[in-house]
Amino acid sequence: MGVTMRDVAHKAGVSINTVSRVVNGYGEVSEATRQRVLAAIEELGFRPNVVARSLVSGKSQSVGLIIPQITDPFFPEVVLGVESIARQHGYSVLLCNTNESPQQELEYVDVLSAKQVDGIILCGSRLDAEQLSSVAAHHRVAVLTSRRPRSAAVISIQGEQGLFEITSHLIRLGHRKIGHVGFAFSSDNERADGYCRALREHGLAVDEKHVVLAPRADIEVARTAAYRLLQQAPDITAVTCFNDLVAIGTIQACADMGRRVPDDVAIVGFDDIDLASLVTPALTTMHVPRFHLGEMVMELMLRVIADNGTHEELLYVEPKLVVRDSCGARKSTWPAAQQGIGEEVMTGTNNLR
Amino acid sequence: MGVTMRDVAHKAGVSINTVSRVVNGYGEVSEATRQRVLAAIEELGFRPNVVARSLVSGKSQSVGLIIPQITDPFFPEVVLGVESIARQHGYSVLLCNTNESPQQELEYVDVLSAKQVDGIILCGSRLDAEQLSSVAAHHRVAVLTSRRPRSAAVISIQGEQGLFEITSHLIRLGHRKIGHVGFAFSSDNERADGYCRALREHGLAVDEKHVVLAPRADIEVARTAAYRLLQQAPDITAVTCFNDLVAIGTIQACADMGRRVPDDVAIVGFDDIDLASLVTPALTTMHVPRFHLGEMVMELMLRVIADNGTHEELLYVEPKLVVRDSCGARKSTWPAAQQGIGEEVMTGTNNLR
DNA sequence: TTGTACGCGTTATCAT
DNA sequence: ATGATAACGCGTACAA
Repeated sequence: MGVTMRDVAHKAGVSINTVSRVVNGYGEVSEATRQRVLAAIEELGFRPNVVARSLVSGKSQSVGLIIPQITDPFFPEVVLGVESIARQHGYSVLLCNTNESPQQELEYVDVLSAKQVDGIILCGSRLDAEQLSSVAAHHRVAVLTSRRPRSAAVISIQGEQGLFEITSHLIRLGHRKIGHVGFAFSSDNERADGYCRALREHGLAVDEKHVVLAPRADIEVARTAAYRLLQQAPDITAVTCFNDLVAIGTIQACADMGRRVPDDVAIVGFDDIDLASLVTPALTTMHVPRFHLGEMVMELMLRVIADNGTHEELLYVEPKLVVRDSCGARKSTWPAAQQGIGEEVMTGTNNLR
Repeated sequence: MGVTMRDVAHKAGVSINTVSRVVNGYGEVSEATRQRVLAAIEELGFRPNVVARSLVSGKSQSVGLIIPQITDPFFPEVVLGVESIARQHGYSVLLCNTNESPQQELEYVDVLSAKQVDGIILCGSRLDAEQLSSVAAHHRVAVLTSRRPRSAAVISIQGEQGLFEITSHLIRLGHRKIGHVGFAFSSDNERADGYCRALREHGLAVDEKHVVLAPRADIEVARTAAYRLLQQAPDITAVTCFNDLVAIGTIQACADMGRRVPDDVAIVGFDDIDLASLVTPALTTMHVPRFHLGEMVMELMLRVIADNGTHEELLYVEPKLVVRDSCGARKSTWPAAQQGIGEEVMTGTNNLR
């Protein structure tokens, strides 16, 4: 610990400056001294002190990545995508879990800012519009969200459009009484809006008894919320959900009430997390390219950094319908024996039977 | 961006030194100037530059966290535990995915070291014994592993003991032909060893046809490996697995061959990831307290840092058997209607039917 | 081609 | 109680 350029310079019999030149590969250095310096570096095991370098350059070659919860299966692949691009460009990633708390999120913004990160990536921010604007105004920010875009550099997952599409799919399948288990983290709820629009555009009324909002988007909480929904509106034959975890909770609630999925109730999710194809019945859902989203938002971050924070860009990502078993569109089940390894019987199915 | 102590000092009409005193709350400062300085700080929105502070102190208040793959469901909760303790102590976490590559892992150690992290946490390191020793010798390190401990500060998950226990469980259930789908990432494979010991101690022979090793511990690869196992040893009535993902792949392989689980083949996993209780049939597995492990290893890291790297400590964590459906120990299935919300029918079951 | 000197923002040791 | 001043390790004009 603690071999500095001074030590190297001393060893190689040159000035610190020359060492710096060799390390950073600029300016003119004679091949002879160059080799001597490299030898000294090797021998002493010198590594440039990035902290000192950052102090001079004002750049830390690191970005903050703020997410609500790494244990939510949506995020690990996003994180991986971010980190993958970051590494390719010599950036490190400071991971920050807000545990869904806006307060915590703001604190992390402060901490990251003090740590002189070159930018902050906000994924699934729980801040309200005003807070988000304020953060975006004071920091270099790239945002990944499924809410209405507020900031200047945003990748927007089309949640409204997605729920419109999947709800329409249920309507096409003949469902008329369709419920929605949403996620209430703020005033705007794009996904629920998409659900409502689909109903209206197909001439169906929006019954407020058909909608419940879960305070958290996890399985347990959703299970309780869905149970309530099914009790207050027993005539429902299909349920759309905020995401796949909520859908799984809803499947469990159906089991709790003795209602079969999809025979009695069709259920659809959102996100297409790995779990979606592993549970029984396999979830019909909207696929979101999570790893790619991570790559995209880090690439966006790089552009924001390059433009010194003045970057404006808005990208839309459209989720894609994946039909599996939970919506009842597949009427036939097939014997397990037909499912040979590598044999793609039907789209993206990995369910266990 | 860029309000420094100089600016604050100027504004408050004091020296930089005094500002520093106020910020860090040491030394004697009169209440009057103290208030003036605080006012200036507030007004200018000053935040101490952590980088500059690090350069002086030699401490960066951040740790590196190296894991094979954040998308492996084992790790998110570990990461959360680490970050939780880290935050409580004012540390940030630099997340590094090695994608299972030892080469990548070593590169990250270098990068982190250059970034002047105060310590490096290695979780599920893929380095061999020699490499790991070398890293531990040159850096402040805390290790979380299920392999044989090599370094001075280690939390060891008792993988050998765990597989001994779960294999014994299968033997008690009457199984005599038991297979193992392992994970071949290095020469030592504690879990497979535990499997073998259980067989031997119960007077059963270890048949090498009954063991296959998957090059990766994910569902797809395990599915292929398990398929091979079931082909080369069709008389097997039970399979132990490296972890839950491998177990799920094995369940899929059984489905591919038309063999029912657990009726024809009993399958057990390891780790008790969330998925384990969600798939059908719900997995019997060894529970590992992942979040707590994350907390433990970060706390260990703090001790290593406090002891200036000379810390020696070895903690063992024993996994705990969780019996669900995949091993066939539960003979009765029960109607879904009996499963009321919050009604704990049997240990930790969340399966969907 | 190579070396000197200054600054990055902060902490810490001295004086005053 | 407060203020100079010297590090911390490196990058970079500028000088030699």
